[in-house]
Amino acid sequence: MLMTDMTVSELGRRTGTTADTIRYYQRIGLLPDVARSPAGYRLFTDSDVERLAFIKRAQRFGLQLDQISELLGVRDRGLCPCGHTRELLTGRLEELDEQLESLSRLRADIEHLLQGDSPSEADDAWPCGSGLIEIGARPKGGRK
Amino acid sequence: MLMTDMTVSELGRRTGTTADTIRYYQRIGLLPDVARSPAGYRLFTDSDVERLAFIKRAQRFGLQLDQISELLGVRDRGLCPCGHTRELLTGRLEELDEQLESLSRLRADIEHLLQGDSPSEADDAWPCGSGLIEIGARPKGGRK
DNA sequence: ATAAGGGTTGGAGTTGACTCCAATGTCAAG
DNA sequence: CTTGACATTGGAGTCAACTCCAACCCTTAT
Repeated sequence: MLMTDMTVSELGRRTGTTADTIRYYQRIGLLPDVARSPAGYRLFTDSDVERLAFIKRAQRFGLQLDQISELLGVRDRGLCPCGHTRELLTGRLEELDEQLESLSRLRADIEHLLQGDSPSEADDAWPCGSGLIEIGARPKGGRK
Repeated sequence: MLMTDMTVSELGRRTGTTADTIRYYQRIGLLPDVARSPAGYRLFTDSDVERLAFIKRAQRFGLQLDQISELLGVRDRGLCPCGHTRELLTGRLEELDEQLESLSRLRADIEHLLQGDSPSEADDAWPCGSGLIEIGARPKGGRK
């Protein structure tokens, strides 16, 4: 086993992914089956780091895993961005421009919210209500 | 009922949402309960259009519904972007910048893919394999 | 040699965000 | 006054993308 090889959780650490997610990606074919150590441990290489980084970028780009899978197929074969795949990508690029547009509007909304009436550095001085505002814990009841 | 009032599907049409989704948003408290016609039909107003547009923008911004709910609470009360909420927003803004960065890298990847070896206007001239590349239909087997 | 902390599997469960349904009521047009 | 396209409800189902689990195996430090 080469020095550059790494286990599943090491790959996770380097890419900000969990071991479970990586194994999941292998199950659905997004990541290839890789070499194994004598004990059966997966041995990933730098190319897997690269591939996973590509996947994460593509996800942020707004593509779904099956679309990314398709893209990787094209990438792997180093050719054939044919009709359908072209449309997927150029279409996504266009959508993205719209999104950037609408995003800058939200950014304005948010700047407005952030400034509002709040005194500059009195973060904790505000009455935040009860534990009402609890990110992560779903309100379930919802606020009306 | 004022001229500006509209039914659930009209609101949907104006915002690119389905009636079901709008009712769902009401269930979870993202949209307020609104006035009803004598027959019990929901009567939405322009302010609901605005609110729903805000929600969609926030979604594109990458926020989840419960975070948006929180944001709307702040917006409704017109104040208190206190510690926690501030962090949510500024944090998201920072992440966004990273995303834009990583996005431009993917854009480069994609430009590369799009150009590749393909002759300029021979879109349909490429051997796309079988029906292998089928967006929308999950491969299930995955390509390995 | 044993305990802590990794790894393996197949399969089941969870989460977020819808999406659909049946049964029923309402409204405008012909 | 019926037909068709809307509306109402509560609850169940779907989908993508994880996330967790039990029951096991491997490695390293004490």
